[in-house]
Amino acid sequence: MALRFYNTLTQQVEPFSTRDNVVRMYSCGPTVYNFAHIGNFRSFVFPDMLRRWLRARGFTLNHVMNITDIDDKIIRNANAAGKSINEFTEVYTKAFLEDTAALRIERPEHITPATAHIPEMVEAVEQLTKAGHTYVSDGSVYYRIATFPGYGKLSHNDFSGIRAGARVDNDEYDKDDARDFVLWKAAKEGEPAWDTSIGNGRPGWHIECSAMAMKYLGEQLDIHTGGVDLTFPHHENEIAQAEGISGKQFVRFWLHAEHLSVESQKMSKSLGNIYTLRDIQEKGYTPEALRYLLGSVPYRKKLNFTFDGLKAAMTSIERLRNYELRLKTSHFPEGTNDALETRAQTAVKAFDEAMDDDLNTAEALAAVYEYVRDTNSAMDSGEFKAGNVAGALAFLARFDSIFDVLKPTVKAGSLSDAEVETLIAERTSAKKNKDFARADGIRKELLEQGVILEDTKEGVRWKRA
RNA sequence: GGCGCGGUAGCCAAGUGGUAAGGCAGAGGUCUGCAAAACCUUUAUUCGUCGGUUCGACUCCGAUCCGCGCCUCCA
Repeated sequence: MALRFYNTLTQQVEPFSTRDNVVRMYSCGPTVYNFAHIGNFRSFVFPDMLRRWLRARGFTLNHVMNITDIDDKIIRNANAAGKSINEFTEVYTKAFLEDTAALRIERPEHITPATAHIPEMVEAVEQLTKAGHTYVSDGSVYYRIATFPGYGKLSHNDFSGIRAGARVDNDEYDKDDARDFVLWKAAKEGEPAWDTSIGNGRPGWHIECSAMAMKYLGEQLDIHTGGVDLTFPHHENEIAQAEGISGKQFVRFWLHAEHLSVESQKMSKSLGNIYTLRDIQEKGYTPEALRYLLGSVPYRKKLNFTFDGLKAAMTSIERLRNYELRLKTSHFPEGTNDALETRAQTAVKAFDEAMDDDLNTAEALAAVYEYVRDTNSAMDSGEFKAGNVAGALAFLARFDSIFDVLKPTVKAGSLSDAEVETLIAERTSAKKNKDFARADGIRKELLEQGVILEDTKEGVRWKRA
């Protein structure tokens, strides 16, 4: 079966293709008012694995991610911290880029802040006005949803119960209809503002994504991703904006990542269970363990984050790394076992088919582990031959091109390889002289430096923790 | 109230109208100076509950219980 994804728009799994092999993809990025938490990272690991899989399937990517660096929360928090908006957002933008790099999330082709696109947003609002979709109230520009009949088609909400024209006054702004939303907010005392042709003010939250997506990707996108909570109203509003301007279908595939819970509870400040990558690392877990855990549960399924699960992820990665090390350092008998070559092909096929099936990473992992178990067994029994190494490593590489967890995160200030080798040589001679105390001493010393030794039939093997 | 999702072993979780993937943890074993790694065996007669359809359902239908998300800012 071909590559297919669940599309929120149609509520069905649909075959995926593009008209020219380029995937125009947009992902809603972070709002930089704080450090991103593990829940945020799930919705960024997802498009990363999606990108990698699309590339594995021969597509070229043109992927855009915004960084929301102007919004109510930012203004509030920056004021509370006594900082300018720029000073404030700079800190968290930098942290976001560092964290995503540590999690091996690839940089999209375009990752760029909202405030660098004020002219594009203003132009978008002007075009909406020209098309008759807006009105002005107290200096702010609003989208009049009554002019956009398709509203609700993404979130599958029926808005017929809400009477158009009903005055909603529980908002700080005056809207004509509960569904209407602000495109451009009139300047307020103590808030940043841009003096533009549509007034002195700042952009509403929704317009940035439409404006940036259309600037870099054109009027029609192949894929748009985001967290499930963004389906309504954010993505619904993006559709109203983009389609209100172009008159064309904005996005073909809407892919939404489910949320995660923490120890079966919703993340919340009061529960104190909002973890950042820094929190995770302080507890001794590696970024790649978090990446593995976040990626191991299919993206449309709620993921229950637990520290047991994170531990399990560490162990699982360790096993795969040991397997890779074994492939690279062991001496296998000459020749090629044809049955095992076929087994490798079967594994690749199973992995690919699982990924094609709406990115079923859990099943893809099962294909990996079944293959690892089978080949480990074959190595023990001597059936695995030197000629089978390449096929095994190729499969492992395919897995890692998506999951990207095999390479250890190297810590600064570690022993050099040469220093490690010297100590190992010393230990080997101590062992020959039956000076096990000295040998164990060296092993312990290296362990403290983050180097793990393993004695095998073919000599000492080592790796970094 | 509207829309939507989920309940599978100790934990995390795949899956299919034909008799339960995988990972982690646990137990026993092989190997080993010790350790590590690896491998083998073992761990759900059962898939929230109750009915129905069927030769046969965890998988389809109905009901029901429980948990969760969105409908306002939220990944």
